[in-house]
Amino acid sequence: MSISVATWNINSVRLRLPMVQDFLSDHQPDVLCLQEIKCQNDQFPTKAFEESGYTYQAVNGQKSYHGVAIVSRIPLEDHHAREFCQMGDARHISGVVDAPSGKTRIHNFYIPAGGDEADPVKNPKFKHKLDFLNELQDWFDHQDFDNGHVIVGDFNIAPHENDVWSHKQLLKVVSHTPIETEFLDALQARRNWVDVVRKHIPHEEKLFSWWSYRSKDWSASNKGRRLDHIWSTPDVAEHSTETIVLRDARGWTEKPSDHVPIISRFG
DNA sequence: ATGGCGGATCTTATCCGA
Repeated sequence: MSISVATWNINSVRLRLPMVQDFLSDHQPDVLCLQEIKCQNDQFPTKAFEESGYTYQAVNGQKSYHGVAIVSRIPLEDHHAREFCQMGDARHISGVVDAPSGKTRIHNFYIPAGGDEADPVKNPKFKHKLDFLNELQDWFDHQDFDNGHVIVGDFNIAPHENDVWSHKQLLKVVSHTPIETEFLDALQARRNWVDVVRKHIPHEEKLFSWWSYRSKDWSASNKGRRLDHIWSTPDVAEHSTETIVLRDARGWTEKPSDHVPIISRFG
């Protein structure tokens, strides 16, 4: 009995509901973690997901911005949303599923983007991003994250050279600055988080999950970044059998999300 | 040129994302 977990920054779940339903119907992930749902809890399309068979839901929304949700067709228990940086932002939701490795908590994150300038003194948004990462590190240090956890979401950091279209040209661009990429690597290393995307798609291969809306032809220019991630604790990663990044989704319909879904299978 | 766009809401303007 295997399970599959998907993550997708949908950039408005209400606007792109039909696209998400098609995705669920075509790919049948057991669990789908959505970021940037951009709606309040009572505006979330609960019924539509129920009708698609995703009857287990955990939603942490807010007005206009951010917001995360998990919809699942397998039981999802013990929901919990953690607040970071006392900002009142909806950037995390988690729930527990039965996985081949046993009871496993799936965490869905939307890490702050960080604004334009990579300077925490001049740019409060970049400071917020670093504060968020620090708080995340403290949490990982003080809680039992040794086994039984999966973390997914839009981390807004493309950590390695082949996670961006040009390492050199992006070194000063927020999402790929050394302060961010080194922080993410350190965060990953001190808890032995396994990147179950790169476990199956080698670091030597360029891999992106986001392409800017501003590019005239996203596919031809292919100036993407790998901002979306799936990590797990080592016990869960032992069961990781496959991960796919649905690049084609960037071209689905006239109005796609600027991010594409990633699906990982365990067991 | 990746920021020549696209989302929600305070809607014909503004804030935000990356």
